Order: sequence, then C-alpha cells, then structure tokens
Amino acid sequence: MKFDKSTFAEQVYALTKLIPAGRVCSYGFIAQSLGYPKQARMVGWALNNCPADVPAHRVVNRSGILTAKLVFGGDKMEVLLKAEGIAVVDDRVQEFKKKFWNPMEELSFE
DNA sequence: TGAGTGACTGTAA
DNA sequence: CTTACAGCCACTC
Repeated sequence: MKFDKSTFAEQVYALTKLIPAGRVCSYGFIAQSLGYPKQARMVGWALNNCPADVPAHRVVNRSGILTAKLVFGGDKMEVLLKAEGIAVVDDRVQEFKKKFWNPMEELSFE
C-alpha cells in the first residue's frame, strides 16, 4: 500500500487530491483502494472533516449521486463539477461510468 | 458505557 | 436505474 504511513483519513485526502478534473470517484471505491472495502462511511466521515485543499466535490456515491451536495451547503458541488466538464442533472452525474476515475489505472496499485 | 447517527455499499426485488 | 434491508466503523451525547 502506498499510503500505509498515513491515517485512514489522510489516505482518503491523498487519494482524493489525485482525482483529475473532469473525473469523479465513489466513496466505496476509495475505501476499497485503501484496503477497507466496507469503510465507505468512514470515507464520507473523513471528507466531512476534510481540509479545504481536498476536492471532495469529485467524490460521489456509487450511483453517481451528489449525496454530499446537501452538506456542501447549496449547489457549490454541482457548480464545481459542471465547471470541470461534468454534466450534473437532478443531483446525478451524467455518464457516471464514463466519468468514473479508477485509481488503479493511474497509480498502478496492483 | 451504550445508544444514536451518518458525505455508504452489496444484495435482492 | 430505484427502493428496502442489513452491515459496517467512528464520533457525539
């Protein structure tokens, strides 16, 4: 594991920061990538306490739904995503499968 | 110490 | 894709 030196939350931040603009990822996938397949809720918790430099708006649930939008406090999340080229309709990411970012492809986690 | 809650997910219908 | 149920962990009261 590449981030095993950091805490779970720090790992989440690190991975989230690596998400390229115009791409999104799911809580569960991040958790799984870090070695905690059932800790999706902890990813959400971590991002809830995330520093300002973490692009948490690129992280959605498995259906591509902007569950964090409400917590973001308005439509900031949706605006940010749209600014990066991600179509958002009714709190849902359009072409979610296509926009999904797979950490394994970029980082060669093995 | 224990019950309640949550930025979730897998399975089933 | 949605809805419903159960499981999961950390945090708050």
